[in-house]
Amino acid sequence: MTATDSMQEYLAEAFRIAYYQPDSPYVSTSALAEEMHVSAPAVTRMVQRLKHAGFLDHEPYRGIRLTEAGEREALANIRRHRLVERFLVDVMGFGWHEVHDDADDMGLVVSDALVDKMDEMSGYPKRCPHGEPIPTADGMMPRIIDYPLSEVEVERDYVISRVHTHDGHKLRYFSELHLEPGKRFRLVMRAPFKGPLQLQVDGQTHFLGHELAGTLRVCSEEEYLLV
Amino acid sequence: MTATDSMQEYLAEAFRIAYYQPDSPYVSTSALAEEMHVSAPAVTRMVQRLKHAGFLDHEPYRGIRLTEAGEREALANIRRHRLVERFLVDVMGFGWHEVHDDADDMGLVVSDALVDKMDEMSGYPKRCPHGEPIPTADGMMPRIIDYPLSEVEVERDYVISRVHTHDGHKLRYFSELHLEPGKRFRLVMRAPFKGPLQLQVDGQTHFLGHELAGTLRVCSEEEYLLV
DNA sequence: AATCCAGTTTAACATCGGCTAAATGGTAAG
DNA sequence: CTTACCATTTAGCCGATGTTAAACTGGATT
Repeated sequence: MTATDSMQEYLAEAFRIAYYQPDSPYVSTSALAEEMHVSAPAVTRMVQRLKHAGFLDHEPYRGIRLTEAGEREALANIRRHRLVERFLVDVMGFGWHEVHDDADDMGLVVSDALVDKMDEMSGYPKRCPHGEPIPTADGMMPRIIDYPLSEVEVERDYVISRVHTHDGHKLRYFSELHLEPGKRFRLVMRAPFKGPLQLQVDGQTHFLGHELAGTLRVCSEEEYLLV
Repeated sequence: MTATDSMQEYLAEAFRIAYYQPDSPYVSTSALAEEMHVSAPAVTRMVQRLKHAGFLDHEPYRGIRLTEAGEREALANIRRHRLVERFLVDVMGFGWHEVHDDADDMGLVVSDALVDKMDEMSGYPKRCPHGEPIPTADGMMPRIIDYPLSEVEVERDYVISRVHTHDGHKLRYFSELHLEPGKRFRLVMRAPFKGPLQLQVDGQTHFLGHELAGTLRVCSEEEYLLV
């Protein structure tokens, strides 16, 4: 059974959600509905189709879990998406904060030959411009090590690992502050009770709200180079 | 009213057909069905939708003609398609005979910003890799001057203007013979009764069947540079 | 233990884009 | 002028994907 475009998007999104909640492999249909900007019933029915096609298991009222075939589809789509993003940024010169939508659409249509070429022209990157790991051609997803900026120790140096939002305004803001994946900075202090964080980036001091900081994931320089 | 992807493809195809039959602006629904690889009723109903949306006029049992809005949609799509082709060939290094399908899909999804960038990186080309003119950003379609190779005078030099087929095998063959848009060659002779044509290309002699030759359109060097 | 609520699923419907089969229109040939 | 044929349109169907409204479940609260 071949997955339609829509099916691929559901599968990819389900994988992403599961990837970000490493405690449980089950993904709720409502989480999927939220991410896909779609009604709950639309998800339920698509889940039934995907189950029927063998891409996932579904325990009613509990949640879903991708099968091996489902993961394969998901990873193929995610790989295309992230390599397209990389290409748009590295080769075509777009800002890393403005390429998500184009990459979303193109990830569904580009052929294998095209993706391979983009991979090559981008220098076989390991991460997408947002810092997310790029699945390998044979369907392996690197596990990366990082922590929410809102939870790590103060008075230490870190590297931005991932920027976990698709909000163009937030991305642009991070971009202006040079808070991009791979960037080294110092977490100077964090005010208590979900207060603001103080950062030192390129000799500049910046303050971030607790929530915004939560969308940044950071790690040590060594951990960053592991991907 | 915004045109769906399918609507855009119908409009673009209708424009292309009309462009290649300069005598009449009317396009038959069956011609459209043939080009789109779709049943006749599918065309009729889509034509009704497009008429209702104001993209074309339809005289039942006669044919269709694009309105100004319809031409705008068509030209926007054709521009995207051809610039993507140009980009895939010039920037990414694909063969001009192997990019049609990817370009077809991508032409429906790439944003204006992306197309503009491709335009720039390709050096603002005037023609697509098959020699077809690229509509300008403000929706003007250059008229080009050329003639079917099967109809021009023998013992004269010409330049390949357009290669009018999407058949990958034929394109590859032309590619091997270096019969690509812009290529200079000499038409040595043409056998009567739809017989073969003899060409001199890069010092090599080639023979083409009448029908195959009809898919090549040629012109003088000066005419080629007019686009 | 009974109840209630949030989350999930089912039901019913809409639109799009494809199909085949049947009806219809226009034209060419007898 | 009628007939026959081909092109076109109409009618009715299907599957994919979305919607809202209503029914149902399971776990938390009283």
